[in-house]
Amino acid sequence: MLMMPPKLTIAKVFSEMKAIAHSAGKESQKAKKEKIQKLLVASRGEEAKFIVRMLQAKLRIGIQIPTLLQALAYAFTLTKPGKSCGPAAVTDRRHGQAKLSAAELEPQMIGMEAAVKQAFSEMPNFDKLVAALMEGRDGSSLLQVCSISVGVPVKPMLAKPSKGIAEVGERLSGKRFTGEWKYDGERAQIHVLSKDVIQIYSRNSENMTEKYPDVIEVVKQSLAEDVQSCIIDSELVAFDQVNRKILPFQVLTTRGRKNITVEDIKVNVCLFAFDCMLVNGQPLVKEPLELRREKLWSILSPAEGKVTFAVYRNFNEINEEEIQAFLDESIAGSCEGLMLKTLTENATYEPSKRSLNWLKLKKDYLEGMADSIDVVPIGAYYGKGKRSGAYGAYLLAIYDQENEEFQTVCKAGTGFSDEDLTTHYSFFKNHQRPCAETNYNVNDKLKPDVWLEPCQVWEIRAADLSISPVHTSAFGVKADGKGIGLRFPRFLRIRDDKTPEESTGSEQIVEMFEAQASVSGTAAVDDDF
DNA sequence: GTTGTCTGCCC
DNA sequence: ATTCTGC
DNA sequence: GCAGAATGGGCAGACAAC
Repeated sequence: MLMMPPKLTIAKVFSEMKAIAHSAGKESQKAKKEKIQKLLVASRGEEAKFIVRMLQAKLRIGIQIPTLLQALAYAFTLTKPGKSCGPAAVTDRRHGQAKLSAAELEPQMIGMEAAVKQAFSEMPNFDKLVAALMEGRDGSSLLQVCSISVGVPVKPMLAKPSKGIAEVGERLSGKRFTGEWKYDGERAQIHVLSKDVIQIYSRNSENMTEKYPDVIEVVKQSLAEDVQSCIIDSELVAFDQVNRKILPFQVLTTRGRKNITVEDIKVNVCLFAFDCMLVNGQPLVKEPLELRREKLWSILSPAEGKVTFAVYRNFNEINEEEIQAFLDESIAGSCEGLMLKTLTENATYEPSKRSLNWLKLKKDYLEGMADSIDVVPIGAYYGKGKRSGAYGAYLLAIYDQENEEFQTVCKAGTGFSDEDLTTHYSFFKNHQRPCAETNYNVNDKLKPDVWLEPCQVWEIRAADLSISPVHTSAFGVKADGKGIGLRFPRFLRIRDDKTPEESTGSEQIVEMFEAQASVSGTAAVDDDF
């Protein structure tokens, strides 16, 4: 007789998941499959669904880290951990002797939430946060144990996209502010624990130290004598040391990531520093940018082509022409646009996306400055999650007159309102094809769930164009066996005034590719890819 | 040994 | 990364 | 305005398959 496996417990699922995560090497895929199979067989009711979602890291239950932090804050406000009696011993402040009124608890909960979120931003580590809370730390004392410290990556301060210079004006009017070039590289948070121990963390707090031994070396040499410790915020950008030129992001991504030695580095980088969160043990996050920048300049000296500071210009008041001119300069200088930050007022370093006090101004946000492209949807992919039952993304192509074929440039899955998604789905339901048209030039890897008749033109926007291993537009023109694809594509609108044959041509795609500052002027683009 | 596919991480 | 939407 | 959840191009590296 078949026996039902024992009921799953949280501890069991947790340990199995850890085992799956840590399994590596030959036959590891098989081992993982077997473990997952066992979990699914033992699951009952809805358990299987959530096990699968957990494995996909897409729980979709309306709760992510911010909500979890809020819950922690509320829990430790409403109940207090008991003294040395194990985790179950708590004092509930809603009932009994320790009872507080709702009016008394409310502000405490709000204050605690702010403290917990601040603590997690500065020390994003649940082990440490929960340990501090279990010690009975409250809003005021939590930051004493969970505050910015060298060796623990801080959640980097992020920027809010701005729609145009007018919006920038609204946000910054009446305040002194600065504009900085926004470099197209990899965010790097540099932790100097001592002159001999330097670590680099990514935007998502991954340790990249192993990837950048060259940067470690040059930072060591560029630090001022009296610096024992510091945390620097910066961007690492691929850099041509011979021609003193910034190289495209795509070049940076070809750098190796593991077991890197300085001798065999093929892609050199230049560090563009722009902020400093701690110097010699002293946190600076509560200080205004103007002072932090001053500190930064005092602890780091530039090294030609290796270390420098982000180009900036300070403004005492809004001047749209000057901002526009500075933006144009940044584009000409191979940058993505500008970062705009207050200098004195409201100018502290606010880790994480909790507060988006910085603004980013990129050319592709601006009407008229962006690469706007007319494309034809030729395929569609079934949507997932909240897009189940409709298409979640589309395969987009341009028309190549010479070869009389549709060549793909990108997929698009963003920019659609819910209404757009519905409209497109019902429209294309009646324009499906059983297989690709003979004049569709599509890589196998992009094969859509549904082929579409070429019957509509969409205007889309992109930030950049890149050499693509899968997209077929302008195939072979800029690199052998490769086409051109779009970076950050998004749907803008339907172009009812155009026929599919009038979509953007492949020559225009080539022109747009070549017009990019980080590409133009390169002696032989082909060699770079 | 080479090629193909998937994952995880950049943007 | 970008974008949209419910709260 | 925040939080959440859709979705993009493309690379190195790890495994699997041949």
